[in-house]
Amino acid sequence: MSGRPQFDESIVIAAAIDVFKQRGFAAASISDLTEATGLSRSSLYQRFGDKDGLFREVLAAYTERVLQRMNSAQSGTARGRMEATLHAFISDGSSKIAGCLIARSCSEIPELSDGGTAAARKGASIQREFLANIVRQGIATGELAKDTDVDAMAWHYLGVLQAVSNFPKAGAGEAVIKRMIDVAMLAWPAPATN
Amino acid sequence: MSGRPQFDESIVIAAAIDVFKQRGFAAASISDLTEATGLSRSSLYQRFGDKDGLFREVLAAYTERVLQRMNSAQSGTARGRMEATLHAFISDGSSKIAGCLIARSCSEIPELSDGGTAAARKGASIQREFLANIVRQGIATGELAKDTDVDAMAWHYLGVLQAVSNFPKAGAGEAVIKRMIDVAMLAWPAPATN
DNA sequence: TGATTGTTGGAACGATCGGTCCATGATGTC
DNA sequence: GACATCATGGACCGATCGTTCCAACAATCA
Repeated sequence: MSGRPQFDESIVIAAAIDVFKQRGFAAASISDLTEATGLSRSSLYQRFGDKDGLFREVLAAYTERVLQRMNSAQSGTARGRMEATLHAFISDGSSKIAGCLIARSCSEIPELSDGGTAAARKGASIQREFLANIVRQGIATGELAKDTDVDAMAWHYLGVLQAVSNFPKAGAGEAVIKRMIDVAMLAWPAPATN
Repeated sequence: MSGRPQFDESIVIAAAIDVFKQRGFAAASISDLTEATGLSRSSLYQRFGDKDGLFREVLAAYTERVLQRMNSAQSGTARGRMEATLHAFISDGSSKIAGCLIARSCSEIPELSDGGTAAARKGASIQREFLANIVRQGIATGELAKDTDVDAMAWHYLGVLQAVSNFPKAGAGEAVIKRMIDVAMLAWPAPATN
């Protein structure tokens, strides 16, 4: 109630991420969002314009955050990096809400505005490009054959990444998800006998 | 408007499948459903109880339908069957709505009722069991090693299957999806030199 | 201190939500 | 042909949706 904003924007975004992750865009109500973020309706609309604007900012922030998490596993062989990246999406098992907001948003695309659709596609595209770069590194270091299909490889591991995120909701435990990653890594030629 | 129902139930279900596939459970309104199915509100509530009841029946019918589609590729090697099963989920490119309703529902689980959640999980479980059976066949015929991790393999290919269904929404063309399947099949040891 | 600035809480808007209800009217049975 | 049956169309319900608006208020600057 004063001349300057009374909220920490990054905390607001973080809270909104959780709401959208759990409820999706369509089902997340303004009340849910004000309650979770602590913002009043006025402040929310003042700052973000409307629900769609908030969603777009949330999605962009989430994408950035996810990219940082993926970047945290940068050392080692390309194969090791890919494996570590996938492991980074195993849900903590703790109170965290399962699922990847980008994946969820992509499946919700028919419901989204043009801006929301673009943000979702961009998020998926950034994830995919990150995975593609790991594959390219593998080719550069000789871990992978030069004619490796980078795009197809990236799409495949994006699918696995989304599966890692979402399967806990379908009832998969952490153990079987780790073994699933092992299976997925079979599609990456073994490093040994080259 | 007379003593007996005036609608073809399978057509109603088919229309409702499309609505839920496109909008998801939460965002699909009763108006959407009556409009798409041709049923009046009264008939819809009379026959299915409520929106949740309709959703559960739709999900069950969809699961059955998907299982039939998967069953259509039964001959050949286990590896060939797996490959054909994945190909069966490539969207027609035609007017059909992309995405697998089961996958979509699983990502929406936090929003669903207990019954809806159970139906979604059951659908995913049936798909997974189908894939697991292909893997088991592969083990039985000697295509796969006896210590192959059946569960992990099934989860992996379920992830790929969902990716095949959903990635068109994220902007993937049919060609790259086919190549993605090729990559995924690298996780299935080549049949040749055994 | 007085005027200005700009955020804030909360009331209120029309629209739409899922769900209920009843009068209507065609059908099948006697 | 009179009756009972039952799906049907459409009006209607309270609740909630996204959004707008305004009075109240603290902070800043003169």
